[in-house]
Amino acid sequence: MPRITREEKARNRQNIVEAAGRMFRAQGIDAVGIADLMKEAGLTHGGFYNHFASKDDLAAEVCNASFAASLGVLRQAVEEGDVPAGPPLRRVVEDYLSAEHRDTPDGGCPSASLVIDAGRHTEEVQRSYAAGVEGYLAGFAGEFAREGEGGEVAPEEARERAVLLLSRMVGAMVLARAVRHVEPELSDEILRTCRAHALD
Amino acid sequence: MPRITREEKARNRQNIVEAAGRMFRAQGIDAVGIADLMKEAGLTHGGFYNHFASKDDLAAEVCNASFAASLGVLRQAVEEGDVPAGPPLRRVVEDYLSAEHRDTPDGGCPSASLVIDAGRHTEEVQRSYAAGVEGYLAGFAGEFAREGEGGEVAPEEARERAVLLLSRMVGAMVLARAVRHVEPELSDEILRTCRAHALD
DNA sequence: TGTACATCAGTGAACGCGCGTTCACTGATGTAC
DNA sequence: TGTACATCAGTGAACGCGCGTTCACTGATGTAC
Repeated sequence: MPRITREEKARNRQNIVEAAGRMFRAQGIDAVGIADLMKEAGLTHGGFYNHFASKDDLAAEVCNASFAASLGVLRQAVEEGDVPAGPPLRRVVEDYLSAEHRDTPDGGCPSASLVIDAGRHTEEVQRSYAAGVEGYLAGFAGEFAREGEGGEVAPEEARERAVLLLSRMVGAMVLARAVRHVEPELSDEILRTCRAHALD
Repeated sequence: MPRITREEKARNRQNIVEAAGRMFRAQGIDAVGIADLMKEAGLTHGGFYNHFASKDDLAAEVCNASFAASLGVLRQAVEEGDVPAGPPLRRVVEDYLSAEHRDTPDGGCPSASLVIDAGRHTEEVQRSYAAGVEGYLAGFAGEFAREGEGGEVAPEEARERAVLLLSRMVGAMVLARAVRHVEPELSDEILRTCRAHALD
């Protein structure tokens, strides 16, 4: 059957990155084997090294791609404001700290799902992760600055608020996920309480 | 050489739990092998199953023990107030969100270091973790209630503040640790900003 | 445009390694009398 | 208190398994003429 068109190769590569994006976020980088990954992408494991130098190489790329996709979704939610009403950051918080986001980490924010994995992998992976976090912070800070258009929100304060918001949301999400199966009420309480006060 | 005194056996078991407590928090449960663990405890790997039914069995016990130790340290800091000045929860925040705590996860809060590991292991491990989180929340809530002795802090509000405080501290700590090696300034910024505003 | 050949993406078996767990063995401890 | 024997904690080799990675092979694609 092989060899394959150049376009097909590109499509296969894309499939691998997307499958890994979902699986790494849902199960953690180490819990997902190359074979599982390739199967999910519709291929066999041997071909992996035609696309990536190593699993960590893929992990770094996946980290970038997941953050990019996640930031895109965020930006879209902010601009189009489809889901709940209110100012943009209010909607972001509602989306982020929802039961749905908690229960589907595979499509969610990599800041939360990869926060421990990143630190335990290559420096390349850590750099991708840190860049993604910076991206989130910049997005939030911009929005805080825009909200205080009267002029009283200085850039430094917008940045501070962004750091606080991301820390709060990530903390609430990882805790809510950790206790979800054994203490669902506690999990809901964490989300509910932080949803109500994340922007204080 | 074997067999050994009953007291010696108990001491060995204790050593295993303590070694695992440090190593699991520093490197993650999956990254630590039984052999490493036993070596750190001064034993050889074969004897592990004289003490524990499985690695997950140990992990659950370690989770309990680490939370208990960590809560003890916390309580002591609150009561004796040795380190920085100010009201007890202020001191807790300063200790928790310090660079030292970030850089030595092996002796630190398991809420942060095991938050992802817990969800990926046995239900028994998850229950230990959730119980530990409840312990932290109860401790914080009690302190909030005590601080507002004028009477205006209702129990529900103390509980809410406890949930917010733990979420914030855990979020800040996991993020600070994740970016520490590649973006030390960002890591410090996260700690500094959250230290200043965790009790808002 | 057609032909001849080199390239290389995908396949699936295989390699080496480290893991959690099991096991036969040892000999000092614990216990029964 | 002393003796005889059963127990069992620790040892280190071994097992089975799954992982990341490598490899020889295939045959359609890409390319040179």
